[in-house]
Order: sequence, then C-alpha cells, then structure tokens
Amino acid sequence: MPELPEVETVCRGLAEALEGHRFATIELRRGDLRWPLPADFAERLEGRLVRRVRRRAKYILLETDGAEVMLAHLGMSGKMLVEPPGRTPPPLGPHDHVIFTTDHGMRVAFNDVRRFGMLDLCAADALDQHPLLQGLGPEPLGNDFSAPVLSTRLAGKRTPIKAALLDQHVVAGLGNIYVSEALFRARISPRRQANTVAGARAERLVPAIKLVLQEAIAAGGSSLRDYVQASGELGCFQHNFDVYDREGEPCQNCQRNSVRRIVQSGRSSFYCPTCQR
DNA sequence: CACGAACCCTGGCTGC
DNA sequence: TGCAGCCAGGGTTCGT
Repeated sequence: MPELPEVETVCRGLAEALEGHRFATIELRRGDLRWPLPADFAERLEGRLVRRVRRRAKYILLETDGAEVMLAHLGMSGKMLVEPPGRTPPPLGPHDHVIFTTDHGMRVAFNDVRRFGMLDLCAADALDQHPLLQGLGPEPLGNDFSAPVLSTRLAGKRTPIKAALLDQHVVAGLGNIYVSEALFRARISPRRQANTVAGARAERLVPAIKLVLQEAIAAGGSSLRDYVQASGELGCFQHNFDVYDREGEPCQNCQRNSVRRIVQSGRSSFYCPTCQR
C-alpha cells in the first residue's frame, strides 16, 4: 500500500504526536507480523523519549534517547493510528497488533490487516548495516538524485523500466502507483528496457518522479483501500492519478487513446501506448 | 548475477 | 444468498 508519499505523511503525523514525549507502556497484542517481533520489544522501548521520527525509503525510523532506533514498515495494509489524549479512544480491534502509549496520554496503534508490515529495533550506530536498509538506492527527493545518477544505476539492466524503478536498490521509495504516474509524465513506456533510459529520457524521468512524489505528499498520499494518515484522515492524491487504476479511460495527454493495463512481473502497469514510448 | 514467479496474509469485490 | 476466484499500495525467497 504505502509508498514514499504515504510513509512520509505517516511519519509527519507520528512526529507531531510523539516527538518530545516518552513511551509509557507498549502492549504487544500479536507478534507474528512479517517477521516475529523481538520478545523483549516492549521493555526495550518503554521509558524512552522519542527524539525524532524520520523516513528512509518506505521505512519509518523512530529515534529515541536510547541506543536503539525503532524501524517500522507498513507493508501493504499497515497503519499507525494516533489517538490524542483527553478523548476516549475507539475500542481496539483484531488488527491492532501493537499499542504504544506516552506519558502525556497519546495512544498510537500499529494496525495491519494483512501482516506484511514489520517492527524491529536496531542499534542507532548500526542502522546502515541493518539487512533491510543495506543497499537501498538513493532517496528520489534528495539533491543527489539526478538524471546521470539514475541512468548510471540503470546501466546494464535489461529488465523493463517499470521493474527497475520498483527495485528499491535502484531508487528507494517508489511503488506501483507512482512508477506508473511518473512514467506517464515522462512519456516513457513501462515496457522500455531500463538501460535505454538515459540522456533526454532520464532528464525527463527524474523531475517527473520528484514532482509526482512532492504533489502526492502535499495531498497527504493516495487512499485506495487501506491507507489513512496517522490522524485517520484519507489522502487525496488518488483524485489526481493520470493513469493508475484508470484502464479504459481516455489518456489525459492525447485524449484519443485509452489507458491500457498490462501485467509486468505480476503487477499491473497503466500507460498510454501512444504517448509513452 | 539477474530476472520472473511463488509466496506470505486478509478482506473486498465480481461473477456464476 | 453463497461461494469460488481474483485482486490489492510490498518485499523476500526460490528456481531458472
């Protein structure tokens, strides 16, 4: 579910709710997520002050005043649901797996229907070596993500550009929605061989990626099925899709052809075969 | 090594 | 109404 803009939005909500506050209790209601939660997860975090919540790729990193950082991934259906103090929170459901409370009465529930998400703890000075963070590609919104950088990373890849952009080791944070949207804006076919995306095509693609991600963050992400912000509000960017989930609808660019859906490495791609080459 | 398919899990929707 | 089958924003593991 959540790609970079959704995770960024959730991080901002968590930062507002948690930064500067201390975890009081942490309740593990179900530990068999994507990987089993460490058995001592709660005791290692309880009493810790949350210094900063930030994002790397699609991971949420919660820095504390202790030696460890909490790592969270939302998988396809994960949510972080914030309930502010002074209000009776809604009753917990079967998919509220971990409940965090703070010393000022904030409640955050990690909820994940499909349990593809994960939580872990990692020594702050060894984050780079964490197996899930190791080898991740550059942040697409970072200053060092440029057309030359992208084409270098695509060099030698014979796989379709769609698959290459989904590979978090090439560039970190894109998912199925924003790859389709960025390729549409750059007028590049998802079927094009990755190593041919260089020069002028890369010069179109990089700004297209940056722009669509920035617009989506400004809209609070895209809500299709499960995704909500930490506050529970929906994102709005799904109303601005040009091609994603719009099979058969007219192309927003040429208005003549209709958006086509194809399956690549088991996942849907949406594009205009005329505008995108 | 690089690639694609299978798999992890639950729930919503479609079509018979 | 019921149920089988398909599909979903992700990522790892396995086989070729």
